[in-house]
Amino acid sequence: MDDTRFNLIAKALADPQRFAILQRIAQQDDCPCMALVDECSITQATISHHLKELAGAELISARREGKCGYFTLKPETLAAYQAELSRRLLSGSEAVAPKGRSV
Amino acid sequence: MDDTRFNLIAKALADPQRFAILQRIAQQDDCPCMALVDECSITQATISHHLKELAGAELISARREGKCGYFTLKPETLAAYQAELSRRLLSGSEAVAPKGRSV
DNA sequence: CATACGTTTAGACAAGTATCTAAGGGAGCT
DNA sequence: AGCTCCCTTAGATACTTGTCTAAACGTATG
Repeated sequence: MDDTRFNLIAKALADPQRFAILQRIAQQDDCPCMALVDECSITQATISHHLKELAGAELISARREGKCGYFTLKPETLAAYQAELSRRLLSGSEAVAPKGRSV
Repeated sequence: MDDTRFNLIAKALADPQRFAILQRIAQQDDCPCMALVDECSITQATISHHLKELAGAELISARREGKCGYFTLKPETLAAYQAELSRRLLSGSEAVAPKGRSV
């Protein structure tokens, strides 16, 4: 995973409101946008902005059906990020386990 | 892990320069401050600032010997962060594995 | 003691971004 | 077609924060 993508994901995870949205989506596949608007204390516009960043980091996928939008966590992106974190920090001076070469 | 601490760690990991410093420290226990100054293209003051944030997030521990400072990664904090990430996002609607109760 | 060296702190500045309001689009309903 | 509903985009604003310079601090050493 290249630095740019790695940092994009890290930043996406680093805002509390945005993470709360992500956490809510993680609880329910195909989570409707309306649910997020109802449960978060920020405006629809801001939520839309955060959703765009989460989608940009590929932490979620978006689906549109009629007027409504639905969002689903992409667990493989999260797993890739965690693997990369370990690869970069926990491989230390000891030889790195080369099984995760670039998820 | 409470939200504040979780977010503190996430933010500490989200800046490229700061992460580069952390990654350098991860490669060498007791990494001297001077090494960071030499290898990074930012001023000593900024490095000191980043080190303070990393230490604040308990991602590193600091040691002082004479004039020089030495820093070491705290892998347990990283592991706790990763466990919390999984707990919050990957436990989904399925019953959460309750073995990691609050690392 | 004075000086030099490594580091930290203070203060300032600029860039990024989270947020809001207001306006724009698209999809369904009447 | 017109209206309403859900969502996105545009533009503005305020706050956060990464960065620098300059000054201060602590520790050795001449």
